[in-house]
Amino acid sequence: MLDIKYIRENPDLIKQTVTDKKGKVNIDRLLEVDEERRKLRTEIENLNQEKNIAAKEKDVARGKLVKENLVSLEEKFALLDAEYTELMYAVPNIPSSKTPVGPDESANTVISKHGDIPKFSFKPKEHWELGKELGIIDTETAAEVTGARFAYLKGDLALLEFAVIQLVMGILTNETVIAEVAKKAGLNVSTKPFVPVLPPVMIKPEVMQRMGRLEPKEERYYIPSDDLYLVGSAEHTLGPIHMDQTLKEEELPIRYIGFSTAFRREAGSYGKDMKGILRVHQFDKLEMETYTTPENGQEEQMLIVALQEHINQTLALPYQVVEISTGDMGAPDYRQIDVETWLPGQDKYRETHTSDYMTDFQSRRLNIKVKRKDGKTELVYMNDATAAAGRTLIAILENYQQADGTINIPEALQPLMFGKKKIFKA
RNA sequence: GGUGGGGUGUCGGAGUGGUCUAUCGAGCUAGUCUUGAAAACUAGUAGAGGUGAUGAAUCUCUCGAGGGUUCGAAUCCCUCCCCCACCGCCA
Repeated sequence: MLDIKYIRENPDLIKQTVTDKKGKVNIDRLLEVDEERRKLRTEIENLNQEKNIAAKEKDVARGKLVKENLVSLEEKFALLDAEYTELMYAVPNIPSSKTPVGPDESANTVISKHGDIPKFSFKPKEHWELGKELGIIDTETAAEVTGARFAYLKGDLALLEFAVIQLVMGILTNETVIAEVAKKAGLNVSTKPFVPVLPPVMIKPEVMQRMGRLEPKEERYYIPSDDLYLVGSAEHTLGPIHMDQTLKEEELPIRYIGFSTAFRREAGSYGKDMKGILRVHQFDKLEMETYTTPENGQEEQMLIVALQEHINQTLALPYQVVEISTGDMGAPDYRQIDVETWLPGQDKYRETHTSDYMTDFQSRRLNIKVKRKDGKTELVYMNDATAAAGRTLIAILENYQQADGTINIPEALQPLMFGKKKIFKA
């Protein structure tokens, strides 16, 4: 949610933002509602004052009269307030000056490319072919047991997932590594390590709303018996850890690395990426979530991207870093940067990591503040980003495949795979 | 799931319809005293919002959340959330 004062003062900028981000909210109507709402509020407050005075003086007759007037005004206000809230929630965050303006992913720009695209003496296979042949991805059985877009990950692939998690946890909880990565990226940021978290995977609707991630609802799994949503990312329950809190400046940055299963209905992507595990209803993900002072928010995102790159470099996976355009980015994002990893089977780069810099857009609704050293309180700035996910496994399978159908295990993962160097057919 | 107790400011904790503009204590900040500190004393010590110039001033709202009763609610009623204890069931 943006600051209404800021919207009032910069209506043209906000209207442009809505257009660029393909939002649907009517800003003129919002401003109109805002003004009416404030007028009405003043009237109500004046009556309240009168009511308080009457109560103090035990003037029952006058109190009764004031109350009658209040009732109809309050009804009017409730209607207006509901519309105001709905409109405010629909206004997207303003994009950064670095964000390309465009309708969709075609407007995204490549910031940099790293690693050599591997050359194969044979036609590289897609992950779902490899997974099936090696008996480590079983979507057929999952379809019978659960449905489409679910999978069993078996054998060495299951071990590989745990190895990736351990590797990434090791990187993000190691202050020395963070310091090295920051230095290499030319960043002067805190080297504070990430705190590992296993968060809940269910969340109350109102908290999801405050995260700005409830919409579109069709994308969320919902459990009516308990009025809970399943998270689409660990972000959803990591972000609210500090809701309604005022943090001390000395505590910042606060950095969490959360592991959770992510649940997505994938509404509107029927028929897209149907094979294998690229786009599934359920997958596991490591997610970074950080809170900083306003002035450190952008550098924090740069550190996060540098760490994502470091993870890909450690796994020797070729990738490109992409600046996401207004039409392709999330509504709460000020700036979104993706890391796309090369998938030889598909012969293209695919998104494996995303990094969302939200400024104070989420913290305003979540009411997370920082008390500065000068005594002032202000909203914290928030970042969240992928550290590793099911798609990391896909990238490893496709990039490390061999002519004989086996998969070499990346060196960094071998110790975490109990010394295994290869995935053979089960 | 059942029964009982509870949720009040930074913390502890009082308050069962109007004197609550929330008692008291601790903490914190500043000052007095002191070579310095402690103690003691004095003062201050929440957030959000409206009008207004982002000033002065002033008003409203907030005692877990939301509704209700009442001229008037921290206090009474309803629903929900959370915490604690015990019982039941269960990995």
